[in-house]
Amino acid sequence: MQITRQSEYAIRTLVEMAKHAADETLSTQAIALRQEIPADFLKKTVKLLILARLVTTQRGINGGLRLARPAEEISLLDIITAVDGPIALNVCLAEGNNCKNQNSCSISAALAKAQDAMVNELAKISLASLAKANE
Amino acid sequence: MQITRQSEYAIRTLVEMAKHAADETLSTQAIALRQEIPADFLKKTVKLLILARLVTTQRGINGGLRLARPAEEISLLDIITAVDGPIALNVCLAEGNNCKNQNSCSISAALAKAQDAMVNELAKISLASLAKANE
DNA sequence: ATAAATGGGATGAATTTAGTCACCATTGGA
DNA sequence: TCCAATGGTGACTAAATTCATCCCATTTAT
Repeated sequence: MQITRQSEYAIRTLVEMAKHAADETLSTQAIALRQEIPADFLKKTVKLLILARLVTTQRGINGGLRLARPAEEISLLDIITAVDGPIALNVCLAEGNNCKNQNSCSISAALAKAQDAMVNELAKISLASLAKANE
Repeated sequence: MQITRQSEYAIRTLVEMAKHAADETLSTQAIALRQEIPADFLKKTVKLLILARLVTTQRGINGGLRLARPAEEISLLDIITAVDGPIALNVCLAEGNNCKNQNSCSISAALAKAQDAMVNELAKISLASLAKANE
């Protein structure tokens, strides 16, 4: 019932980026150093962020990462989902499940309600607000 | 980011019990059969429910399980916590963490907010309501 | 060319999860 | 009194997940 450490790394990475100018590129090395994240591991995390269209990258000297959209338009939910996949409090709430009783299952409905409450909160929190409070 | 299967087994077990009279004992075998839970695994789960004071047990012939309190007074949060331990959306929100920056950490605060939203919902859902909707 | 950067695959240790098995302890009833 | 049905407990295991580390290929500004 936890986000993965990789997910937390992604959050910290994006917060670090949001604290810099939007047109500035930051290398994974620099981020890894400042946030104390294993550099090689971060490279793999970045790949997930690219797939989720949260960052863009530039190879070569002076390359690095940039936010793909304004920090105001990236939510905590976006980041966690990008790394850990869709949030599902139980197997039966995950995509592609085939529990035939789902429609009439009071347990599934109850868990869905709690999950929605959490997801709604996560969607409300913007990367911009995290970066600002972290200055 | 999921409850464990063991936690779901516990929920189903207690719902099954809540559908019977409070003074009736149900054997783990009977519950395992009806809910399609591996019997030996369920025995281990029951131990956790006893420790959390959610059920009481009676050994010997005609023995089995009973709810330790009225189904109205047992919440989904009680059950999940009994089996999976306290809910913590991130390491830094778990008991005994020692992140020195926690007080000023905007990420930890944001995750705590989302977690609280979920926990509050889970606390609202009673075993009685789950059993009723499942009749 | 060279150095700095991302891209990507192979590998592995540690932990967690889910389950099985064997055997012990207790108890009520025949 | 003894048996069968019940819960109690610990050892063990297979599989999946998590969290890395290492190596080398590719791109690019100077």
